[in-house]
Amino acid sequence: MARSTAATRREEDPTEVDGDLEGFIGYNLKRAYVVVSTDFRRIMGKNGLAPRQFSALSLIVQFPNITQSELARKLGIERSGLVAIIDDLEGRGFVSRQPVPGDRRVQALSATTGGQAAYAEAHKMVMAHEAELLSDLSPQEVETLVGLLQRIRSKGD
Amino acid sequence: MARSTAATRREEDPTEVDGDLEGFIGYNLKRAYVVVSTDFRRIMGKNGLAPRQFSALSLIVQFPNITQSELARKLGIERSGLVAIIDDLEGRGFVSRQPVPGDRRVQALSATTGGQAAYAEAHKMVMAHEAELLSDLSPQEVETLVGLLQRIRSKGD
DNA sequence: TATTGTTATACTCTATAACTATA
DNA sequence: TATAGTTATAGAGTATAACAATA
Repeated sequence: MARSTAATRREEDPTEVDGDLEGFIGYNLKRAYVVVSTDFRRIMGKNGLAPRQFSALSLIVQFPNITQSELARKLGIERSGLVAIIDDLEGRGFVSRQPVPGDRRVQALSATTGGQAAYAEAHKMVMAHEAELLSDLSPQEVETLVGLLQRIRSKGD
Repeated sequence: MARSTAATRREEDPTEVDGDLEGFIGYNLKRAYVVVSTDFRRIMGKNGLAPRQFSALSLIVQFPNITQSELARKLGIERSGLVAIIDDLEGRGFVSRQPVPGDRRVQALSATTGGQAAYAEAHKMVMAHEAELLSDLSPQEVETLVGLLQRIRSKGD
């Protein structure tokens, strides 16, 4: 047996309480995310989009005229936290806030032509970055990983 | 086919560049970690150990008399960032810094008796928290997930 | 009364750089 | 010169609470 995980400990020796941090999902998720986000920032460059800005832009491209409240909900963050992200994307000329006829409280978000082009380019870079980070995994393993992560995510609803 | 992932996109339609954030590993890692860490803090309570303090305590229990530099290296953080973590654990009476004969620069870290007991208790709580979050996954799937995450982590060396 | 976008504020996490005392 | 621990500092990221405009 090469590795001891929380799962195998639970199966093989339920009374075992040692210091093996390596078996915990939370610890591994955090460490893996640090590796991925560090590489994301490296490949996107000094003034490139940060992960959160990329995610927001992606959803604005995918859902034109989405409102800020709806976008915050999809991203799983507070409305207040989204303001700076949209300010940044607007400052880059990638996104515009537009009034919505019939409800003057709402701002509809849409990607500009430049924002769409920037997203297409960023998307390619992120695909390349993930392909390299996941080069040791088979396409089947990548699909399995995404599925398992999404099942954990679904516990947060 | 219910889901579209980066992996299946790469296989089935390499030219596809849409806004499907859901297929990215980085995004899923982040969202899954938010779910896990939020539940970790919930189960550990208001004045309970935060994830980083739990991780540090775990390694101190596992590696008695580890130095701060070595612990920081294992945790993948800077030495400077570890100071506040150890200050906190020392303040709780869980860890002590002790001089090392032969090199007066070094502080050896060890868990007190109370710290060992607190860790054993925290460990049980974290095992229960992960068991509940992973209750939809088979033990085999949990082991697969840990293995895949560790392979991503290994790309960060 | 409730909702949208916003501001103010604070707290956590983390990194960089510089300091001290030792080696 | 180099290393261990520390301090000071700054920058992300995020949350809570409150506000104005609007519904």
